[in-house]
Amino acid sequence: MAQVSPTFSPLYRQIKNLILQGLASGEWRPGEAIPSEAELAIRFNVSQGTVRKAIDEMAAENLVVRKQGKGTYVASHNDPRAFFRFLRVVPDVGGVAVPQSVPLECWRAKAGQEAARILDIPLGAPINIVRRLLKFDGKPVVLDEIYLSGDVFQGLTLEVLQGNQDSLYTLFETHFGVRMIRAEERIRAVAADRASAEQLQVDEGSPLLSVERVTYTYGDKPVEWRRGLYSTAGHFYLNELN
Amino acid sequence: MAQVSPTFSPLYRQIKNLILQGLASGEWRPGEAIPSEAELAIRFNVSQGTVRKAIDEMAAENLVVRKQGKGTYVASHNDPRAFFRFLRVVPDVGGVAVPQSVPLECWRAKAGQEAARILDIPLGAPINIVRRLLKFDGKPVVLDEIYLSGDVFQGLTLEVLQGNQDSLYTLFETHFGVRMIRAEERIRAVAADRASAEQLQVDEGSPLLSVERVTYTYGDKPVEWRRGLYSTAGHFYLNELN
DNA sequence: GAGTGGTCTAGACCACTGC
DNA sequence: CAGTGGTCTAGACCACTCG
Repeated sequence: MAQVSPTFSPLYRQIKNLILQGLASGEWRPGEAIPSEAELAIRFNVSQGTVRKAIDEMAAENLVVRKQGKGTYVASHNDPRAFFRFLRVVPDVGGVAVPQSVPLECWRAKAGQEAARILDIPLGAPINIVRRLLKFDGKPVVLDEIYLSGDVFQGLTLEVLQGNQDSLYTLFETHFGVRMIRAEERIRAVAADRASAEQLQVDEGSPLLSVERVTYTYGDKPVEWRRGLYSTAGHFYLNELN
Repeated sequence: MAQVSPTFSPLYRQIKNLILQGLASGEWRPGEAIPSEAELAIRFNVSQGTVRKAIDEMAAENLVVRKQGKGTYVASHNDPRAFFRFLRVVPDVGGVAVPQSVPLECWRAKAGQEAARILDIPLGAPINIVRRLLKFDGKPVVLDEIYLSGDVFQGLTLEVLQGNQDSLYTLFETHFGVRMIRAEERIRAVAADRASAEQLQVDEGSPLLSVERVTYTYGDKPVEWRRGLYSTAGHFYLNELN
């Protein structure tokens, strides 16, 4: 009999999903350790090897970080290795520079058609809009306009942003409990309009990168849509292809 | 059974390196199957699980493709899934379009300072230069200028390129035995010069993506340096961040 | 030393392919 | 059916961290 198995999922993947639920529900928070492999094996009544394979996959997806001799930790943007996980900007010369975020504006608005579609929220639902400048070595390089699901980011103000010394995603994680997992970027070349040119200190009409990013949290839920204008006079966008 | 190694790397990584040597030396060619896990375990005198972990890593790096019930195969660009593995261009509307490569020029030259540095060859060493247009749905989208290590790509001519119906990397693999493993792209925004604008059918001075790609073969040896000018009027560059 | 993740082994069984 | 990769288990030992 040619039997079609409709939903075959190996045990380790079921375990993985169980652990994922724990992450999504906040049972274990970013930066905290999850139970040891041995403990999870007992809890789920499987062998340690099976738990291990489940965690292997999650580590490969940057959901979790293993530390030998210590334990397995929920990945966090509040971690030197992940501070600028989604930022691909590199200076033409010199080593890795640490960018400085300068918040410009922050207000509350209602989702237009495009924002509603991309963030998967109702038309007219509340959103937060942030405009900020990213400086490298004192020079403006990226001008971001950021759209955030309003229900998730209640209480976000310019003062909060200005008081924040970490990366935006670190702030989102610590203040709003939203962890960004993955993102998609759509890159185009555009000409600088007058206002953007001024902010980025380039000539009006000069070519810029337009980087549209949609960022997802657990469950592939989109929570952020941002458009960045990148000045590539002294920097470039680096992408590794495997 | 397996004896402690002279190096500090775990056994499965040594096994991986041994298999990698087989790939680099051409013992197993792209598209061919490598020996079964059981056979490799016997050959290297380790357990099948150790071989398995070695191959796991290689599969994750796209060096090898597993096919259940059949075997493990050397990854190849001559494979529908890998035809456009390094191409990130997507049309604004419509599904995935298949690009058409139009070779424009192909000549032999001597490596200048920049080409020599990037391709890690002596100054003045022979190189091949290719210029070609990539069309989507009949419309020109990408204008490429490609620099190739001359010693590796001897015999590359415009006629060869024009007779090729596959992707460039497929051609490189089948005709020159060079398999591209990974690449780095540096993206900037630039203004179209007169000649490029004409080829891409855009206005002179309009913003384009400049995508510089260095492509590496086994042993992290750079063998290709190309600069593409992308028209993002009806297409964009898509990047997934994890 | 106790506890953690990391490696390695051996064996059983399952799922898929092709003859 | 034999042969392949895929899953799962159980146990041993190693490497690292911390008290």
